[in-house]
Amino acid sequence: MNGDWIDEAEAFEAAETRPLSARAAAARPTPYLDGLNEEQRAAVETLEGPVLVLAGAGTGKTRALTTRIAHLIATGRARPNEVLAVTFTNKAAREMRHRVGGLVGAVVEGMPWLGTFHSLSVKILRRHAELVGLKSNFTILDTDDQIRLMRQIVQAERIDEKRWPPRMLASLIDGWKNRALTPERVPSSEASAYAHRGTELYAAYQERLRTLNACDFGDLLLHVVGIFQNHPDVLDRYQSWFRYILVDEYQDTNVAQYLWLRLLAGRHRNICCVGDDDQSIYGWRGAEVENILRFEKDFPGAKVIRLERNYRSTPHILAAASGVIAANESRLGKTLWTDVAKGEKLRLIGHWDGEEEARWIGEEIEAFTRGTRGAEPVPADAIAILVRATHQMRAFEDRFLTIGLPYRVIGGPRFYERQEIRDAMAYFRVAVSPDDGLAFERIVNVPKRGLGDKAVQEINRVARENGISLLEAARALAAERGLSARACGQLGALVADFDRWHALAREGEDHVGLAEAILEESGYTQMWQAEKSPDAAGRLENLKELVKGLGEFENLQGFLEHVSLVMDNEQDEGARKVSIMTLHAAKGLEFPCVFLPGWEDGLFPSQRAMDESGLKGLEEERRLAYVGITRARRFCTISFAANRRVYNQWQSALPSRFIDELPAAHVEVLTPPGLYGGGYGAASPAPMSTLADRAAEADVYDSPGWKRMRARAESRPVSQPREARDMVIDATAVPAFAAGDRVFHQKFGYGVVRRVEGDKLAIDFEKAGSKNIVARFVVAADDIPF
DNA sequence: GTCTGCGAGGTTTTT
DNA sequence: CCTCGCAGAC
Repeated sequence: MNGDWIDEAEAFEAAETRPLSARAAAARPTPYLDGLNEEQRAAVETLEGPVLVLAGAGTGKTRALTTRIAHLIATGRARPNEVLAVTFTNKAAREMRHRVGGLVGAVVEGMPWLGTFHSLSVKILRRHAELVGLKSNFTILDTDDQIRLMRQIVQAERIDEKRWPPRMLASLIDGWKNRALTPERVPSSEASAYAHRGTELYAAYQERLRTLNACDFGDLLLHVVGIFQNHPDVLDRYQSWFRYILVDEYQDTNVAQYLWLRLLAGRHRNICCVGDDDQSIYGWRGAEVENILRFEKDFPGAKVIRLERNYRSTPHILAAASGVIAANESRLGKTLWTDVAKGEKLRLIGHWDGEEEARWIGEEIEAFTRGTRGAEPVPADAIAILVRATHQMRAFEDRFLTIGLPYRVIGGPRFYERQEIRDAMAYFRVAVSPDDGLAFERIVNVPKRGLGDKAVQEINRVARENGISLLEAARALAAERGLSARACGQLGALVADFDRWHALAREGEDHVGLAEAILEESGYTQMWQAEKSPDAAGRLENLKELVKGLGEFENLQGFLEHVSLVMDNEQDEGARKVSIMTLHAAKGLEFPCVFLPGWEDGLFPSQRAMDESGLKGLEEERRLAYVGITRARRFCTISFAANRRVYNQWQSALPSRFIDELPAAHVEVLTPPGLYGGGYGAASPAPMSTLADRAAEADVYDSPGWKRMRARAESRPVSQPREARDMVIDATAVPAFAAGDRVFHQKFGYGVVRRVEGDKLAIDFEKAGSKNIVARFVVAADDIPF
């Protein structure tokens, strides 16, 4: 998306008046339809009118979608540039383009309207920017810029930053934008109850954006919706142009996106939305599951097609996932099925603490890759560990580093969100558009030039009072000696540098060379070279990477847009490594072998989700569980730990309530290692190191106390999974403890059982206070094995 | 204007 | 425990 919109706009004008000659050439062979099942075929061939495709996990959704596009083009119902295909992520857009290309050949080169909501919005907005008071070369702000801008406003309004953190206000505004609420439209109840003068600040923020000629991510959509609503002539042209609209991951759309789609589909009404209400996991970011639940109301006469045949997972895995998701109330309901062989049950295991969980999973992974588990070796890149929260990753990284297991963390800070990249980008931004005040402010004192808060405030004041850009204000201040001599000298030099770089950029100087020169001459590279911290080298490496990436673009301008909207960090895809990522990041992916650690109440489901959103939050967490399980093709292992170090304090937790929802018939409960001695031999072949460890501890496991405890544990196994609908507590699950029993816990010491609930005990510890503990993690006080 | 010490807070994050 | 942001000290 490097400034080519003008050409496309012209093509748009020209093409519109041409007859649809391609349409005459219908009735070509349709080899791409071969191999689709009946429902997929319906999803592909039901072309006219609104269609909702409810596609469960692993049911060939992307295939149906891409084939549908191919079909539209091949049958001549639409030219490639008359099809609007929308995704959420760049990755999904790329993949779709790639796969459609594979089906219909090079024609997709001419599919300019396949992209993310945001990138398509930019394309539209650049053409009509003046209608919302922007110039077509507006810049796009990311979250960081947004917050900094908000901070400026908060300061200008003399609002207490402690009570109204800019961060919070920015996310409040984000939320309003997600719901397509402009400042005037925010319900007064929210505006005042939530944030002191909320809408007022929102309006001020929008005003600032306009003067900066900038948009935040939310604006991209909202401005387009606004243009469509206020300029029927513009809307009319787009409506007529897009004969067919396709939307991926419809369950993740927010109100703004919904309006965007509904407006565009208003004429032809050929809109096909694909999604899965059970996989809606972005509610906290403004996604409205209701959009998919209401589809038939919004688009009367809609056809609903269900894809329920799963091509990914074994029956045990599907049944377990279905059992969990069945506990949700607000869902459209699907029944996934498959006819592949049964495969292995899910495995469930409880651990003493998070470290042991990581150790055990590490050993399991080695067993899988070596082929001692399952029939043949599973390559490391076929294995994934999916966690609820990023902080869970550390235990695995630590462990894998010590045993030398290659892994990669997916997600984490994006390339362009890193400090050094953002700084470099800010330099480029000012060089290209000297008016970019936010960028200028970011780097005016990076590296340190002795231009601190005071200087920056002064520049801002001059800029505001004279209605000029920050760079011009800086120029004036330096010339008029409006600051200390030292500051004036530095500022003058910086302004002169930018003048020079700007001139070079305009002259079309080789932009890669220019970028290098900017980083060099500004002293930015030098700054990191001088820095001794361990990550400085990595940062320099990233800068090199950035400059290298520039080479693929025609000019800096094009690159800047790419980075702000599209760039993501794809890394060594080829390498054989275990993946560690969040459940959110795993959506849309699949792995032969999946580990789901940390299934403890409070962590997963997350306490915060439940506190903030109640039942709705819990249901979203449950969908997350569903997403997690359905990533697995053949092996899925769920685990929990009784104790976890959180901020270096020991906390105990109960197994996740989702574990109780796993249908018992599809789950194999493993005996945890370490606890009862010998558990290992039964559960999995232990690597040498572990056997050695065990041997060293052998005498402990031989004590009478352990033997007694072990015998009791076997009659009352780990947190018994039950049938989801079986609400009665299984008699065998009743623990051997009673209220009043004196018990011992390895971490918390002695205590007295206060209450017994199934296999969970409420215990008052002498030192550690009261805790909820699973019965098998404590021993009767007289059974202590030493 | 930059450095140090103290207190608060510490989910998920497509664009 | 570790990181960030701020207030006060240089």
